[in-house]
Amino acid sequence: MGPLTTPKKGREVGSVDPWTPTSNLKMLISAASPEIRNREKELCMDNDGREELDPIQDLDNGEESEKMISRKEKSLGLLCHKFLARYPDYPNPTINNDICLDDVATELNVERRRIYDIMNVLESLHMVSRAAKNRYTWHGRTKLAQTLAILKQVGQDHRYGQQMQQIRQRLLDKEFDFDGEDRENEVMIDLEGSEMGQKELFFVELPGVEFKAASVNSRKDKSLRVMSQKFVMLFLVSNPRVVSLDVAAKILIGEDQVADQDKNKFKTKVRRLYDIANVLRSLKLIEKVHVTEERGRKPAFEWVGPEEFPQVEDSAASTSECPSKKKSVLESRASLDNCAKNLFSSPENKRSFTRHPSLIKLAKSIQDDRRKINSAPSSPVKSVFSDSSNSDFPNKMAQLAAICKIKLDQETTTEDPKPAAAEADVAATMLQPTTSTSVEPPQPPVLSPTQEPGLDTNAHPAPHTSLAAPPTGPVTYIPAQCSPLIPVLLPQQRGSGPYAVYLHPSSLRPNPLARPQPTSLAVRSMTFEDKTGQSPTGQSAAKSQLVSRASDVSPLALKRLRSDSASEGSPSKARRSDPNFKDTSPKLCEILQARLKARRGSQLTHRPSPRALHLDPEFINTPGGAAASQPLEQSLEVLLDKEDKTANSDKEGGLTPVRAVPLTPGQLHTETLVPAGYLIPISQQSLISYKEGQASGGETNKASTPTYNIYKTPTAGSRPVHAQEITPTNVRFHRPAASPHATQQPHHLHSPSPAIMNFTLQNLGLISSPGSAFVTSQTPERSNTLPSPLTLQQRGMVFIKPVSPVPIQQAASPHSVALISLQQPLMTTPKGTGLPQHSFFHTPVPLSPLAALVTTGGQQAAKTVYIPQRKLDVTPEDS
DNA sequence: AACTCCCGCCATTAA
DNA sequence: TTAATGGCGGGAGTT
Repeated sequence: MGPLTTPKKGREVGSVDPWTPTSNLKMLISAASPEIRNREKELCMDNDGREELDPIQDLDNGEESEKMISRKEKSLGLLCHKFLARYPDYPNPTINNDICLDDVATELNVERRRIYDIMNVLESLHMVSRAAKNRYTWHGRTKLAQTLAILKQVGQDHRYGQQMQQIRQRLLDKEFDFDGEDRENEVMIDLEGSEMGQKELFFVELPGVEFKAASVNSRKDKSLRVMSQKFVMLFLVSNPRVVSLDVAAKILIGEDQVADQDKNKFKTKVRRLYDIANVLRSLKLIEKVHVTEERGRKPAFEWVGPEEFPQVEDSAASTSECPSKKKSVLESRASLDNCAKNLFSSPENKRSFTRHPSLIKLAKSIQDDRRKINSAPSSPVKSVFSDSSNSDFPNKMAQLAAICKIKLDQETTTEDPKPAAAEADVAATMLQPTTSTSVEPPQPPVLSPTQEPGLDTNAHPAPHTSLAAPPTGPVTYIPAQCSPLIPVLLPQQRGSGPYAVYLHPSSLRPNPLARPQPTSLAVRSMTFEDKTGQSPTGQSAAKSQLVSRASDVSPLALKRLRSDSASEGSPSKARRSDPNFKDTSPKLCEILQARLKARRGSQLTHRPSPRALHLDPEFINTPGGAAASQPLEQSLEVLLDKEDKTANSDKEGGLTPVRAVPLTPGQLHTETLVPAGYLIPISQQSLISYKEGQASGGETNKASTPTYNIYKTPTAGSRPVHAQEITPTNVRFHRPAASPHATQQPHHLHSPSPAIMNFTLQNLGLISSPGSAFVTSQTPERSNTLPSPLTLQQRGMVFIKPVSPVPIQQAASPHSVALISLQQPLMTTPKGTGLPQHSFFHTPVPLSPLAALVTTGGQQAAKTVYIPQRKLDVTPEDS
């Protein structure tokens, strides 16, 4: 023993009795339970060897065991594995899933400290939530898809993709340059970081989860938790889903301080990353790989978890958890409070909690309010913006409320619970009726409640979670759960339900961006870009619009819109502008526009970029196509500019095109192909948003990046929204447009020439449904065009042709197109083939990474594809 | 020698 | 003040 084990161990063995017979016994017992066993089996995976079960063997082995016991036996990954084995991936919400830290620590024979490490990471994924002291609640993978969707969104908003590329580039440069890395870094960072990314984020919460947390836990930062989320974001944002440790560490450090971190800091960060990576690995979300660059191989991890998550909004799972709206209301309130707390607390007051009891009351009152809202058209919404500038927000909020209400009224049925929940959803729903023109009936019969729960069965675990709620009815979804918050916090809608992002006060200061935000209190809500379209059916689209419109528009644009369309239906739509943009955008926009105009003609083709889509919704409102045209054009210009920027940046980056991406056959099949699953309302799917496909190009987000809204305190500022705004007329428009708009995506098919038309259409479409892959696919055209995506997919490999950066738009498009098509089929296939028009379709939920790429590529052509690193060879690591 | 990352001291924070 | 949490980095085990 002595030699191999550390002294400590020796001690332990002697005194502590880590592996006493008893402990083993416990292990065995736990292992014995069938349930557990299953879990284990499922996870057995890579870590060959022995798992908990083996302890026995260890005993038997005797001395050997010690050796075995030693390091590896105690790895966090293995420990996590054991831990996970004890709980089902999809726990029955109705029963209590409490986890007692003491028990766990005892049963797993580990020090508490280690449990904390695991819990923190799991908590960051919302797989558990702290219920009370020494007590956590197990959620399993119920909320995972939703969480990932949100994290992805947040990551995009923070331009992590860009940051990563920069860093990679920098590293490359270093290789060559002896010196200069530093200066470059700083510069790069400053530029980008200052713009958007720098806002430090706090812990990202989910609607259903935060409240509980609130009761007990105040500190939402906590490095490990936040770090874990950021780490995951990196994966979700990067194009090849591979993140090297050093890059990750730098980004994570960088956010806090640009200054070069000492090596120590770096080392510490890396240590933590290993810790996190180990649990993520045991969750099978990532795998260790090596990235080979010219130099040699670097440790890295590859994302092997779900690629796409649909909507999110409802993560169906927790029905029971958020049974009634009431709860939702509470949550929303709570979330706000929490936000405030966080913001405040960090600096000095931590006492915020004091009012805990009062909160409850508030919640109730809120609930009442909510009802009122439902009943009354113009009920106040409680949202306040810190930024006075964004008067729009209130409007938007009001709209949402209105929408919700309408929706409720219309669909009294099921959805109610969700109420506010997903604005998008609601909106969508509402729209649907209006849109009725659209093909599908609002609700397909489809889902049976049973199915939902069952979802998992078929597919892989992760994805299904996210099933969307059916438009009509199935109560099942109650999941509304999550959504409730949305209205309050953010507008975003999109796919993922609402989520709150907490910013660090401290971080704010440094940022220029911060300025807009008055106080540390500010909470930003992120909006998703809607690019994804809504469901093919118009319905979802509509909703998306409503909600999404949130996407920011440059102030100018907004103004225009308003003036133009004030009368029009959705003045409110013009959402808020991004604070971020605020500073810069106006100027930039003008300049860009000027430029764009010059080129405009040629570029129009190009237009179909996702960003454009995003913007569209905002402008779109105008029912009258003609009227809309102007604004649209402008918006287009802006978009174009942005795109250009992004494109340029990409080019500059020295990215290399990605060659091929292997898909996992299994995933594809299951996800995409499998019908079995769950039906999901189209609208939700839209949520999925891939918009991002962006990863590579993602950085571009800047343009696309939706706005962040800042809310100060929750106040009621509501603006009544008129049903009119939502009126059918608009919807109709959209509808027709929708299909075309689908174009946003890759369609080359659509005639490029009528760029304007497209644009308009898109806008409209966006309204109805921002381009979502799904939508696109739905269109017959697409299907036709698509070669045989399936085939390719089936193979599991997709090759992406390197596209020259330059020709991005046109030249690239062809290539990209093919790819894109692939995706589409995947996504929509079911629909197109079998279920066209239905509001529901199977969700492929997780899109394959490829899909993401493709998407991006399609729309934006080249940019997506590029990868920063020169050589990127990922090799699975065997260890 | 580089990569991993366990261990547990000790600062924070909650009760 | 005590207990619960969790940052952090030394340094051991692996490769």
